[in-house]
Amino acid sequence: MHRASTPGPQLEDQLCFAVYAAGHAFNAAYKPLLEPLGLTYPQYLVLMILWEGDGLAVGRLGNRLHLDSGTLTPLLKRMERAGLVTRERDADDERQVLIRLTAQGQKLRSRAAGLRAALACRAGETEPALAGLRDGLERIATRLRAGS
Amino acid sequence: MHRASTPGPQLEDQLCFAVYAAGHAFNAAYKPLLEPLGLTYPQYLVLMILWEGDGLAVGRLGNRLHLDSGTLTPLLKRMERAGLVTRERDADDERQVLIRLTAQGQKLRSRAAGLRAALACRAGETEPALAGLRDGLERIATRLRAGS
DNA sequence: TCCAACTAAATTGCGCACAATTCTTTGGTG
DNA sequence: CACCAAAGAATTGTGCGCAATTTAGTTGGA
Repeated sequence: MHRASTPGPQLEDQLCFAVYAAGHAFNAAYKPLLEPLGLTYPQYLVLMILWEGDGLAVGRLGNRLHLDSGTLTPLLKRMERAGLVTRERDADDERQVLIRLTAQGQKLRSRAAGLRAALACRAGETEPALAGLRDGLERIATRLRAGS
Repeated sequence: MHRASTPGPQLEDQLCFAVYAAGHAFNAAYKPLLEPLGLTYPQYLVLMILWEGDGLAVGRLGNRLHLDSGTLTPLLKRMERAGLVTRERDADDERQVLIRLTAQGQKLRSRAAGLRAALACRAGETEPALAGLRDGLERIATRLRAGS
């Protein structure tokens, strides 16, 4: 095998790769917990927003999640087919489509209640450390988005 | 709109969402920088490994990136079609496929040299802060992977 | 009133990402 | 040697994620 001039592992030193890999790790960790609920992780995120208060337009959901309609429309259609949400045009502004929870979507809330704690436990770290990581990532993400 | 019992934003408090959103933000920030090179971010990660020393099997790349052959095989075929790498069966073990850089793949290295610095600048934060975030994420990712 | 900008969602096309399966090769065992 | 379990990559099918375009609805101004 050919050895290049650079010495050690450069890849693992980069924050962007750590974020990339941690994202996959979270996804994989959530998967077996969400599977019994019939949810994917992005679908779970949508529900977390709707549980705070539903009747949101697709665009509002997109603002919260930083996703566009190209991602959300098919995802919400799958959730509609699964009986978790309804999608109806806003009577006051027919351009918008309002997303509402069904009874079944509401019911999932209690079933998903323990998820956050289960993952936090598996992740280890103290609560302040987690908060520090989160704040740092948020600051960086905001700057990255602003710069483009 | 229906207001639920929970008060404020819960979603944005969670580390897993911060990681998820930061991953997208990094991807979006890299995109315009990688586009002139004809690369996607995962392809760039593959090149970073190969630049350290090429002639790796698909599985070795997968171990570094935490990706499986289902993701890497088509990705590497696209890179092969783009003339960046070659894919040949290992003569000593025909089960393995060795990935090597072409001259063109080697040449991209210098063109991508400034990328890391450009992004680090855009992200802000001090060098120790970035290292702290990276280490925290790596620890958590390792624990999440171990727990499953 | 009419029309041109604007907004919101949906659609199309492409590239990850992963589970599950298949195919080939390898290496050990009787 | 014949057999078989294990390893490595490729394939199939599903679901994100985003750029670019399309379609439909709204708004403000000539």
